[in-house]
Amino acid sequence: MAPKREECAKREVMKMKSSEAVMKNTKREVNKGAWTAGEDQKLAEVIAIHGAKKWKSIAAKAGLNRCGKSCRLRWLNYLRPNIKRGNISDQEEDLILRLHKLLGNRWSLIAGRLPGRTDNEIKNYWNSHLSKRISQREKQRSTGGAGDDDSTIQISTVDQKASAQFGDEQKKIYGEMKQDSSSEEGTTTTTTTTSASNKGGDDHEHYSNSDIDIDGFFDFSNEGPFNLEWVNEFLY
DNA sequence: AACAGAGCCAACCGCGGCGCG
DNA sequence: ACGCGCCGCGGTTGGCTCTGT
Repeated sequence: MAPKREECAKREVMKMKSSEAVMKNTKREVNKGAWTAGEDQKLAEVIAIHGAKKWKSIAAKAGLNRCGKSCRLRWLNYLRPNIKRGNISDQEEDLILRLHKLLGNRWSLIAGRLPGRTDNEIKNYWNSHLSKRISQREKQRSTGGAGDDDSTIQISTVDQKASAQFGDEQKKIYGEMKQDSSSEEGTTTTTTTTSASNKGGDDHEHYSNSDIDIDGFFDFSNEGPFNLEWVNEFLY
């Protein structure tokens, strides 16, 4: 599983020190690099008062030499309430695998199904853990070796079933579907756009079409956080 | 103890969509 | 209808820690 998140705190201290030095040297220019505790606090205060929208004005009100984009990212990935800082659990990992199989690199959508997890975190986790593991399996499979653990089985099962259910009109569906996962507490606010269907759409042409209930798919109202039953509903 | 390479993650960048004037 | 600015997304990078030699 995901190793040592405990080092995060240590890391933060290190970054605070280095970024304070950066701030001193780059007054007036837009500040980039690691956020300091002071910046975090200011940002959180302004958002508490004005809400998490109009990022440009938030940046101005907070008096930070940061662009709105940077403030938004910091809030969504770090300061937002209900963010989970712990290891990705097996259950979450399984969910990520399934969702990635289904959705491709739509990290924000995947994050929308994992309360407390950010798209950035999932993306990082995928890039550093799961993608490697999967490519290893692909290798194994192509050289005649059999996959050996749970996720291998899950992926292939999901693959078959998803393929059976979904056809070739993925782009159409994703182009049409809109979702607002902000209805789920503590998750990334996202709006799926048509761009999403193309940009990250590497190797996932095989899903979509058909009778998939998009509204149902993104209806988070009746679920426990990691209940996988809903996935089965759409895959099986 | 010192160094190099790998791993990890926060943050930045570039692009495209949307809304508004 | 058009242009502009803002926002959100996915991809990429920079820098730190860990691990092996």
